Amino acid sequence: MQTLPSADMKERISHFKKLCRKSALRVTNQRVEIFRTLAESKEHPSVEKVFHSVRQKMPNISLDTVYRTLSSMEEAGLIFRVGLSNKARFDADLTPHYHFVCMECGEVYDVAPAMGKEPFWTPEQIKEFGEVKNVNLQFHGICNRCRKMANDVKN
Amino acid sequence: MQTLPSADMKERISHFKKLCRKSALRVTNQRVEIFRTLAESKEHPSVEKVFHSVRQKMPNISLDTVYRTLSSMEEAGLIFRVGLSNKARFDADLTPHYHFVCMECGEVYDVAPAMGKEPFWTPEQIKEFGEVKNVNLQFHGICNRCRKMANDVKN
DNA sequence: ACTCAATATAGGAATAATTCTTATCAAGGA
DNA sequence: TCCTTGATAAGAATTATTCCTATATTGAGT
Repeated sequence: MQTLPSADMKERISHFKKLCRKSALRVTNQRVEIFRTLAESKEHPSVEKVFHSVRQKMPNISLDTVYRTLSSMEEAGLIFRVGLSNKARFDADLTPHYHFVCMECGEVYDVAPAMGKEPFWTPEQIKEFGEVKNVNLQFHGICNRCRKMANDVKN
Repeated sequence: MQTLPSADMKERISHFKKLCRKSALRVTNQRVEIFRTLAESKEHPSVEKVFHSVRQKMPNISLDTVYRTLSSMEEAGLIFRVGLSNKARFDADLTPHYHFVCMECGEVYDVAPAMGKEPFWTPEQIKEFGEVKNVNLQFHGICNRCRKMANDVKN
């Protein structure tokens, strides 16, 4: 799994710990490592990928813990769940942005919001349904790589 | 499963058949019934719900066929897949609208687009990633019913 | 720092969701 | 009508996710 420079990683981790306490989530090594893995990755890893990454450092962590942790972190708004149904992927980048999701291979690409435009706007009507915790805007389609492969097969 | 008035259902079915042919999908009874079930429902049914509904009319249809059909119809852009990862729900309404999805119970509510104001802006950059087939804008949160239940438990 | 109640975890079993396999069947073009 | 090819049923297999329970940890209170 590729990693980003760890320049501000300490900062992010300590911020993460603060948010955990705020959400009454205990700060466990497992949670910190799972978050670190996610925060260091730029490829929106799946549960399985996170599990294998974290195992490098914590060989005894269980898959269940990864599932539980990712879910509780999502509920607390510390990370986002993206990707297709049945191919959950996670993102620790909370700054407003979108995702392009390939319907073929499930790959998730970050899409920056257009300059100067609000990335999205929440209609008033929403409040009638409940309390919005996050907004998930995904563009679904076929990524260039898959389209190319489909063409290669045809020709 | 609740149903909508079947006033224009014939129209929708025949349109559906046309689109199938356009997408090189054979017009089978199974596909028509699955689409009809979806089009008649206003509650974004799950795979399982669609399966049980269609079984009323076609007792021998297999679950696999429902899965396959919903997926191929989605790929062809005839229906949308909405809801949370691992709780796929489907929608045959292709007119522009959004969804409020409850993170607790998985319920999906239709959100009408606000007059005059697009809730999101499609970035130019998107084309670099691939061909966009549909846009999925979901507001995730806790619905009133679940929030109420959580409160009742607390008090 | 020490104690303790409440949470969280590991490990594995259980369940649920989804896809695959294969023999048959049916759609639609020739 | 015939025939090719895609679609289906049935159930097995696979994959994803959650549950169970005994043990271990966190963090609040002291």
